[in-house]
Amino acid sequence: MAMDERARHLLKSLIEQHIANGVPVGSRQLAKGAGLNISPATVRNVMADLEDEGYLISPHTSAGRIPTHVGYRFFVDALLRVVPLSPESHQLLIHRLGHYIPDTEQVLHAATEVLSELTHMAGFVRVPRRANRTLRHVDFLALREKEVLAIFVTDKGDVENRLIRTEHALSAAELNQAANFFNESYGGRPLQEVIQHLQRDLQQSRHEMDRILRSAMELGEEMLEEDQQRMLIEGEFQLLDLPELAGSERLRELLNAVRQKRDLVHLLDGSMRGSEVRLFIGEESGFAPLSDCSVVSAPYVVDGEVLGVLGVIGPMRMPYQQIIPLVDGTAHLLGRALSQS
Amino acid sequence: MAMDERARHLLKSLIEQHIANGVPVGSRQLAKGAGLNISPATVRNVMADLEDEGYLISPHTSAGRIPTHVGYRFFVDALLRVVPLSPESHQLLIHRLGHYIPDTEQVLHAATEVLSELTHMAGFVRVPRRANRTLRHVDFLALREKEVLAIFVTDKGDVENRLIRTEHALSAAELNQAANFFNESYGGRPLQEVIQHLQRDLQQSRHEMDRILRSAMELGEEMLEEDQQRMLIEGEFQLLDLPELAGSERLRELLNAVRQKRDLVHLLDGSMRGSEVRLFIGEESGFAPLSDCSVVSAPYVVDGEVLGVLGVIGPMRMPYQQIIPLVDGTAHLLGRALSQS
DNA sequence: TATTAGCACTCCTGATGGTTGAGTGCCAAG
DNA sequence: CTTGGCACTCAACCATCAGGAGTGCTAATA
Repeated sequence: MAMDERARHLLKSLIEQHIANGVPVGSRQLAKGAGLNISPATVRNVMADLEDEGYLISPHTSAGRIPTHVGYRFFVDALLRVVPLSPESHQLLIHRLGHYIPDTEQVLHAATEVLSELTHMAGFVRVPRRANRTLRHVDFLALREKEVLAIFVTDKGDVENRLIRTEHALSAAELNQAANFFNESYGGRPLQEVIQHLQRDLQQSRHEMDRILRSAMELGEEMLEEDQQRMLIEGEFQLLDLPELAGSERLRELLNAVRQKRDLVHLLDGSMRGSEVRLFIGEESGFAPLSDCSVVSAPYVVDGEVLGVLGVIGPMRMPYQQIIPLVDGTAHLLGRALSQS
Repeated sequence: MAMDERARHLLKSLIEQHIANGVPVGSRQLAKGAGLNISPATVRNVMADLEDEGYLISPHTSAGRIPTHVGYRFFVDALLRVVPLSPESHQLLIHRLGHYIPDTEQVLHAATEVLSELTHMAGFVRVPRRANRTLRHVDFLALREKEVLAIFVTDKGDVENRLIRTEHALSAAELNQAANFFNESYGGRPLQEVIQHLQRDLQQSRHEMDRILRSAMELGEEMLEEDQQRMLIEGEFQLLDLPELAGSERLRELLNAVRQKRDLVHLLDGSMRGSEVRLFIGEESGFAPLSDCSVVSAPYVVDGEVLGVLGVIGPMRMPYQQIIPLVDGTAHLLGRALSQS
């Protein structure tokens, strides 16, 4: 049973009003606000139907109604018209992400921050995947007796290092030799390939120098795995003054969940497939602490490839028509910024 | 007018009770709890005196009394007996910080986390000063045309890197030469010295290669300056369910302040002088958002030198006699852990 | 002189109850 | 199908009241 035109209009109007005011919407209010020449009684009938079909719910008998996550979903899919980014927001985005910033980390930070600032919600950026990076350079430095610092550099300028304990002291010459071997054999190759090769080559060897190489390999592996976990989040506290979550119990849960990141990362990585903005509304995320929230995310593309995803976390009741283009725009700009650097 | 023995005992007892229960303490309660054979009326007289002298205050006419920050200060200075670390806490501390962990960053993280966990408050660690580190190694890598990645390594294994844009493309040989020059001239010298020398030497030169060196110098400067700002904080939201700050307004302020770090860092750096645990109780910090909180901090010592400070932020009403040894112990262990690595 | 019992007073807290207003569901008339 | 009417529900607000904890003060006591 499809919704008729009038019902859709009323649903749209109701959700818009609720987003604007945050209070349940009653039949009188809605009848007036919707602009249709229609009596509250009629509206009540329609609302009752919409409630039956799961789009609305009333917090208690004599309150108005508020949208369910199903209602919001229908709203964003079928009723919503996104508005273009406001000039001021666009300005600010350009200002923060449009310039050349040499450091990747800084760019990511700027993006997270700007998301949080412009939306007054929590902003996040999943760090770029490194899977397709290639190895640019390796260095082994003897820091002290039996301690070697391994440094990995990728072609994009990622630098990662690790302290390795060795059984015997190794001379600078030996380490140099190892580094040279490493660079000559593997320099310019994709990290993943390097690791696979090393895994095979080092399977059964037990030489001391091979231990260094093995550790180096582990470092490489960590570089690939580490960013499985990494994610920048800013403005979690903005979630504090969402009246809808005021009951501190749920709030704590949410903040903890956001802090943990693990499940969140999992959720987001699933949304890296397409190249479009994606929404998780309320329970849709299948992740309990988020069930009162919505997540708006968009993948960002660097040199033609989706490297990560960014977005915001906020209340279900958020101005989607503005948030969506904002997240989208930020994703584009971040992609561009990262392509330059 | 010194406080007589009985007054001190009562003050102590009152504060202990208030720390335990969180509610204002009345004369009846106190008379019973203090173990003295004394009537509530007498206690009232004493309490009135203590209030006059600024140690106590009553939230309203017919509530009991609670300590002021002056009261707490007297308490910790003159009345408090710290208890030894509980075996379980000690165990946990050892478990988390007693092992060898190669990565400095990880150790610092572990310390922050364990502080927050054991105290159920916000834990922080100021990152170690690098001022006295020496330069171990410098590398310049051409990443692309006109982009050079500079990598600095200190003797402790800190690695820092920076992307430098150049006007002209530089060959690998040229960069190598620059790095060699750098390493030969400055390797093994303290960072600060390196920077000073470079500042002098490069004052008026304008060669392309000198630009690289200058950028490298800036990187070095950043390494020294950066950690002026850096501080790890964990468990901020433990502060959420302090009943004393429930009014979300103050709470937001506090969380923001903690997030900003700037003033906090400033406050803490002042407390790196001595080698003892230090407390800032309430307004003592001279930092408005903290005026309802206490900060317990302790400097940590690596190789005989104070390199940083760590501690916790919590309500004024905290079990100081346990928190103090805990912070102290953590500082010792962190110092030890960092000496090894 | 220090301590204590007694007493009047203050003020928070929680319960009670009435009123108001928004909103609903249903029914019968248009 | 729409609408006005109507009875009903319920949260929110407010005033009131009793109870209780606690105080300060005073006068008696040891």
